[in-house]
Amino acid sequence: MKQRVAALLRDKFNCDVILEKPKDRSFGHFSTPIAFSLSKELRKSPMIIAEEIANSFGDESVFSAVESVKGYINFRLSESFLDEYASWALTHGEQFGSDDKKGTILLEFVSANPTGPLHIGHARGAVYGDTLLRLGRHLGYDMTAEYYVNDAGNQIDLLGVSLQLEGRSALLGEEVEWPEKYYRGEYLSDLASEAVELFGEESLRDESRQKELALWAKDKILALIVADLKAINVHFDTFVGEASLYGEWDRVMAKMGDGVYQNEGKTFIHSSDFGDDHDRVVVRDDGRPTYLAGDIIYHNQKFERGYEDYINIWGADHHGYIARVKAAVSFLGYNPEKLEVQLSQMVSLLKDGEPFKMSKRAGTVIQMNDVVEEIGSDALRFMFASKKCDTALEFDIEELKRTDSSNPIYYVQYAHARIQTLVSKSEKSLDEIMSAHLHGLSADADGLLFEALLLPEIIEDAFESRQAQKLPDYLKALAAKLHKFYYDTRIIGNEDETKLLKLLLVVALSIRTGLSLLGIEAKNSM
RNA sequence: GCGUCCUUAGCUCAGUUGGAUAGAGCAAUGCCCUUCUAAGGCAUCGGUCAGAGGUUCGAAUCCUCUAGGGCGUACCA
Repeated sequence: MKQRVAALLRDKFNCDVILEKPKDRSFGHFSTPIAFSLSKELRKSPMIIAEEIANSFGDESVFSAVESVKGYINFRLSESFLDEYASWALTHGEQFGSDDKKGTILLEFVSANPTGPLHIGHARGAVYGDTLLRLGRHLGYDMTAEYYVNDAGNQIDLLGVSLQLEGRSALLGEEVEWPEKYYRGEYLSDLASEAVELFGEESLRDESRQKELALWAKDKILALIVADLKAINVHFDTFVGEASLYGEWDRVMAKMGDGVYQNEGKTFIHSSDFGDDHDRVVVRDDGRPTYLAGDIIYHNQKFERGYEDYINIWGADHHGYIARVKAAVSFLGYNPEKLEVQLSQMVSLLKDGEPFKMSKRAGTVIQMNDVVEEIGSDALRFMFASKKCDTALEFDIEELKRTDSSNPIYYVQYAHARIQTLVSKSEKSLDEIMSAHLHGLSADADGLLFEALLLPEIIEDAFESRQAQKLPDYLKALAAKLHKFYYDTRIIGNEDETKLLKLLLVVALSIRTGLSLLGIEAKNSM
């Protein structure tokens, strides 16, 4: 809709015209401050320029009015244009707002270590990534969702040790000495008892079997993670394991050429060329690769698969990694600008107003699946999707658990349910409703219709700017308009019943489509 | 120290291609159900957009500095 208006104005003025939302809808549907920027060039007052421009519009069928007010030019869309657009939207159903963008994008997100179930902090990246995925696909991009599994390195060794100790301590009642770092949690005792069944008690005492146990456990834990994600409607297309990559190392290192060098028996990467504080070790003097080495091979493998763009969603604690990985990508002969890293800031928790620290050792980790069980996937997704992800997020655990009306997901769902109820209560047939023409609407009805028709712009903007929170924001605003309209206007029995129902069907469509892009199913009754 | 992200109402947050009077929800106070689901609506209260400069017709938004906070600054992942 906006694109169409913008295109029309571009043809008329031969330049791009900024269209924005008027402060007050009574001014019109769109407005532009173009007269202000032209005033310097033309040496005339903005008011006069705006006046002249407004008067230059004749009988375009798209606009019913073009007016200048205090230097702004306000456009009012014609009823026939809006009606036509509404009908078009309704016949396209949930494809409303879809597009046929081209391009392949590899989106990597979550990638939590397979050493324990997901905790509440992981939910933010998972929800954000999955929302981007749904938005991008709706717009036509060919997107692949990928999970990078860190199934190598110290943490896997640590997992093996932790599993044995947990088993001996909790299951066999032995006194054990805990090392400085270890994992802990209910999932470990569950795994330990399963290990005893499968491998026997002795497997918990045999240090030579730690590795074997760890690898077995990491697969079990990954399955737990996948199940946790499934519970919030997040699905991955591909999983790439770190351990499986190291066979490529020699070839990848050769590919980087001068980007890597040897010093004191270690291999370094020239990451300082890309703004890193100093060059980083990628292979230790004993020949073991560092974590960065795995990431380098992984990104080489990503680029060899030939996507057009790459998006990584990382936690903010990885931001120092951006320069290093981009350096590697460049040394590998690829364009580092193709790799876009979105950071999701930390989530910190409050309990009773006091900062609450999750600690694996103290067993105070708040698991994501516990929260999902309590408040449901929809509320969790909506709440995380509503926050832009470049601000550190703080929330109270008790508040998160509240399921009353203070939770905005119910507000949006209720709006959709109200419309469904009206449609099912009305005697009017769907055909009658669809063939109604939207004209002579009140200002409120017009405002509601226009808001509902904005969905495509919101989707595009939310994805291209990577600001997924714009979608839930929009849905809240649309729901608010609907609730007010519902309160003010009796629909059933109204002389304009079919018209109003058609309008409401557009609203319901936008809510339903928007929610599904958030991985939430709209409810027809509450 | 350096790098980086941030600071908007009592709380949690929206608001960036610079635009008209800075917005929601929660909390607080008061109204509105014999009328399509009150999981709703209306009203009141609440702001030096961290502070100071700058850029210009115009700044929460862009630039500089200052203060405060998160994260990073490992041969851990």
